[in-house]
Amino acid sequence: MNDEQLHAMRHSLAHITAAAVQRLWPEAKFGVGPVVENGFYYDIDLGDKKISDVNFAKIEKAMRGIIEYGDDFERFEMPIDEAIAWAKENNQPYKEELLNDLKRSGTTVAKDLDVNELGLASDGDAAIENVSFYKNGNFVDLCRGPHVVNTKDVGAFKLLRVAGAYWRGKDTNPQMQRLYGVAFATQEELDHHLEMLEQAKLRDHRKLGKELDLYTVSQLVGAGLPLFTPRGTVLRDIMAQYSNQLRQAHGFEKVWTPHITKTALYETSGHWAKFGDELFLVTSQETDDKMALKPMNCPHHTQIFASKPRSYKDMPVRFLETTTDYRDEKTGELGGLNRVRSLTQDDSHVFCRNDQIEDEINGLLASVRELYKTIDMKLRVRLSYRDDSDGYLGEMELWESAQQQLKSAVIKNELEYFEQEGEAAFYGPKIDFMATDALGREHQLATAQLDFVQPGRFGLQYTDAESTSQTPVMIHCALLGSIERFLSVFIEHTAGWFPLWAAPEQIRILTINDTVLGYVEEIESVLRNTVLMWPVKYNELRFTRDDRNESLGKKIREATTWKIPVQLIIGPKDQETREVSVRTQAGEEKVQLDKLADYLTAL
RNA sequence: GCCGCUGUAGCUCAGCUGGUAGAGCGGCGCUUUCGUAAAGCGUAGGUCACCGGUUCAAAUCCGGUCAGCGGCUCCA
Repeated sequence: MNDEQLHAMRHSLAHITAAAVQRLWPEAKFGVGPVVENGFYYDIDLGDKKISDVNFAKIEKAMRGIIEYGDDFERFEMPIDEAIAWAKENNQPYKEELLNDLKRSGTTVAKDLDVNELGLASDGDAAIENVSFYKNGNFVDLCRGPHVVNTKDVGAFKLLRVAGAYWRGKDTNPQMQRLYGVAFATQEELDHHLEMLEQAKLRDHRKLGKELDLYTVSQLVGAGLPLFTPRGTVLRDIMAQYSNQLRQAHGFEKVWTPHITKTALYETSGHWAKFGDELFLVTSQETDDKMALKPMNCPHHTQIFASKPRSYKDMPVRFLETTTDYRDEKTGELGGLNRVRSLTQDDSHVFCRNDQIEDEINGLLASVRELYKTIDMKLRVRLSYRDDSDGYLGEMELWESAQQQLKSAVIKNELEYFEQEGEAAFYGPKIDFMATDALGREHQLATAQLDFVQPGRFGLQYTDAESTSQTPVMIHCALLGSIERFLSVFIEHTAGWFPLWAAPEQIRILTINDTVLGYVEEIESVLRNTVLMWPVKYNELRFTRDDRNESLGKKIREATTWKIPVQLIIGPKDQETREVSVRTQAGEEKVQLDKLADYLTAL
């Protein structure tokens, strides 16, 4: 089975889905039905009738009926004007709109079209003469194809979910119902995929966050405002510490900035115009100043740079701050730790001369790569460039030079990369790192961004060797990105089995009976004096003792359920031989007490 | 924000077409001191998310609010 065949199967299933819906609800108006990763969808407008997953059985049954009946997919062509008349006759306004676009521009891809012309009728010359249709049974659809020969050839499928989706992705357009299905060539492959989805569900960070007592949410505090428990806070702190240490090794210094500011700061930076409606506003009862909770940190850091005269000899100036920002995200966009209203960035800003950009980027790339290597995630890079749309600030020349410099740094560092327009920040292009997790899913976490805009807007300056004023370049960088989003990925990547250095509870001592309590104190004193130095420096051991009056079996079961990496089992026999039984996921070993510290630091 | 679904004890969930609630785990108490994934017995927990409506009667039906989930849109 090659990709084209599979594509044709999935695409044919989209048509069959639509055909089944038309059979059940003849008044249905159809949008588009493309192939997506692992399956397909079809956008359908049923007016006031709402499909929900209780209808799936019925729709699937109708689909199976169509498949078994075994009609051929017949391709035929129609002159464009005739096709438009067909759409009108059959009360298919969305198809009519698509046909109008085809006639005028030869494409239906919304992003390739002038937004002001989308779907408008045209009586001028047609960009295209004929359009192709596919017919299976009674169902006829505008379609480029290709399809499988017969409806029997579509493989195994399952309708997965229904969701609202705006017509042509525009939130001012009517909302249609999008029916999603997954489809594979064979039932085995489909079952395998469904099994993967089950696995993903088992390691969902929201489920594990509760089971491992990492964070909680409260209706009283509000949506998108997670509260971190002691265990979750250890994870946050240790990851931030690691991220900070990596950059401190490259000369970054910690700074601290307040969480509220006058909104004037963002008017100067340019953020206000673009993100003003996503700020939490703060009211002062003492002044008339308009204030807001900070949604990002770069403007604050510019003010530390600007606080005194800078010489070219001082450059680069490197600031580091792990701090929480607040963004008034739309309620529907919130979810777990992945998207929150209080997000903590391991943020940093370099202010440097033009001739220092390359070295600085190299240092940051090294830090990013070291961190993701440590947590065993593969990285590739998205070079995020601007596109032609409005909203980007700064001279085009600067953009092109910045994009060129990022690309060259990525190539010199031999990073796997791809380029994408329209993903840049409004002030500059980005190197976005895509990290692959244990289930093969990609997540955007770390980012490094070049900024020629904000230093100018804030009037930042340094004095060069000729005693003239120069504007520095800013490099924004976060290794983890948002700690909350990072943790959501890290939890799912590890399935909650955090590496020893990061685990909230690293070691639990399990006693067999009370006769060993004195020996346990000796062990605890060893643990108390053991400090891990890699990958995070000065990482003191976090251990607890379970000396409850419970069976050893139960203690092991609980410690394992909590995914504690090291269990130390202590009974009278261990006490007698001055050993400890070290139980990890790899198995169990007896270790002499005087070798325990070395053993643990080597794990 | 928009569309759809959901909200019962700390957790996981039962509770049919309206007659004011139940299990397992966990908690607590007692017994048991035990060598590799759940010892035994007993016991206490709930304004059925919240507010309002329909009804003789609402966890159950209707409306609103809040929160969660799946998407769309957005992401400095």
